Amino acid sequence: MLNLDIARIFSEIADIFEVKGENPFKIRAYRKAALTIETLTQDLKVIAERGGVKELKKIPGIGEGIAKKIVEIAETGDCKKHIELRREVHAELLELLAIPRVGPRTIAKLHQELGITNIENLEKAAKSHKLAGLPGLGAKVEENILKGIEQYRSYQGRALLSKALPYAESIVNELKKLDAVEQILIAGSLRRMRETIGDIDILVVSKQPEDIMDAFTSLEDVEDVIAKGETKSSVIIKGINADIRVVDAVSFGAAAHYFTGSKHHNIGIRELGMKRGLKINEYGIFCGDERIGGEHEEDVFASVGLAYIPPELREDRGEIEAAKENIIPKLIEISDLKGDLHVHTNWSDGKSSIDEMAEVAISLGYEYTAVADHSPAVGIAGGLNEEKIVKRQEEIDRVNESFEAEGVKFRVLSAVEVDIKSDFSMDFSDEILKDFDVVVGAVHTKFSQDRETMTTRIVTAMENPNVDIIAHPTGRLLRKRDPYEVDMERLMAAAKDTETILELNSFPERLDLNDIHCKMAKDYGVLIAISTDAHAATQMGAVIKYGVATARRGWLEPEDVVNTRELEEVLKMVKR
DNA sequence: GCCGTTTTCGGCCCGACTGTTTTCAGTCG
Repeated sequence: MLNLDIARIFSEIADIFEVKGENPFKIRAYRKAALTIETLTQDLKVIAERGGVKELKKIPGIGEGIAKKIVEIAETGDCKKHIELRREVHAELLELLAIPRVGPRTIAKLHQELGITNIENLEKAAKSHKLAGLPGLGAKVEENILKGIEQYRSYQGRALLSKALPYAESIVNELKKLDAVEQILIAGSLRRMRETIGDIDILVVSKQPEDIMDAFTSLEDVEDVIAKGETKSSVIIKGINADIRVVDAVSFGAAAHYFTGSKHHNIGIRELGMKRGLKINEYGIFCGDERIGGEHEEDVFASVGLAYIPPELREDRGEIEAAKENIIPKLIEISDLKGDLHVHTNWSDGKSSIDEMAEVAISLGYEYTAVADHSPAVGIAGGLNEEKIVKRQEEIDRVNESFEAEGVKFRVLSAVEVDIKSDFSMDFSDEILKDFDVVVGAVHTKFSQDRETMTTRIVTAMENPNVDIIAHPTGRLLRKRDPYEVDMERLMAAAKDTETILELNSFPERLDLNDIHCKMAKDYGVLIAISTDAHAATQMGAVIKYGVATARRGWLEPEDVVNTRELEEVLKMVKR
């Protein structure tokens, strides 16, 4: 039973309560517990077995009731309450919650009045105008439900950060042309740099909000206008929801904080405000009727006695407590990086030569880059063989000598991305591996091995004294391929024991390790390499921001990351 | 269901927009 499975049970309980119209605060409690569990860096089952209810209750947001259920789930695989609720409300009905602008109250009403149980049912009823006429429902609602169903089908789930960010930037660039725009900020999950994005949020300071609303809702790529008010509008643009909000300059900080979220972070901050007799909303910080701040985002934190919290940390994962104690980490920045320890060249499946990769690395201010071409097992990648290794080494030497002759402080490291085969062996012998500067081990085949086997496979690689880094440790491709089954706790413990570095692969569809696992690595004292896995020179600079953002979301500081070090130190940290 | 430098009971973030309504519920973030 994984944390994610336990979280899913509580999340579903919350969904069912929602449809049943339970006390909203109880629903919130279950949702918060689910979120906390999802992002926990320790194994909940282990905590439950070790310390029971008493130990579980120490986790914020988990009290007596949920702790008891966790123990029950750890022991039996589910809890009675959940099974009972599932009998009352069918899972299919809960899927309707995912339809935009259809909420739990509407679903409950339609279920009770018309016996609607799934999307097909709902669509049919709306098309034959069975909804209009029910209390509180009219023709417009029918129309909106059909639109919502269409949107749900055409655009399921969330967009990749790397897809949504350029859209948001182009909206900002378009709106910046207006004189009425004084300030403009991309907020929401984009500002927090979440790996996937539900919608684009933009905040504008202007004295002429109507002009902004008009311009926004008539942008070239707008496909549908969901709402258009005096200070807030919502559209569908290239299949993604985009919201805009206009405030006065005096409210900019408070609005930026509010609009950046996350929702649970905001609730946490506003609750702190309440305890101090303050009201915090998007217009400012108020003591009674008197505004005491809100022009700058810092005001919000200061008003409740907190240090500034960077957007990437605002997920209600302990950042408020850390800010209280003034121990917010000094997060890593792109400028801290001194090299890239995993790139490919045209000696395997890369598009660029060693020279070109080096030139770009130098332009990024790096002092080294490790060319880690594939080993032969990854057939389609045209991997290295023994003959190519020798020739490639000659070229690496030639390039390094020319840098030395020109007095350029840069070195190309000879590396390999060696396949960790399904029988636990490495794709190159130790005899060959020992001669590389850096060895990056990676799983590329047989993703379906069971958890125990896959974990042992990777741990065996870590135990090999020649293997320095494990690339993309979970193998996931966002929205395409689930991570393979692996016991992350065992992986972390083994990485610590064997002094193996774990990679944070910066490719936006990988971001692997993810933010939570990065934090876990930090807790275990395991070093991270933020690498690009660039297959062309241009990719190196383009994707690194996603890797660094994920590292920041994982609370990483420069010292947690191996490639913030000078070359000499890195060479000492790899095993040889 | 959670939580406690006002509380172990009585609170629980806050506001915009829409649609169906004459004052508000539902949805969203």
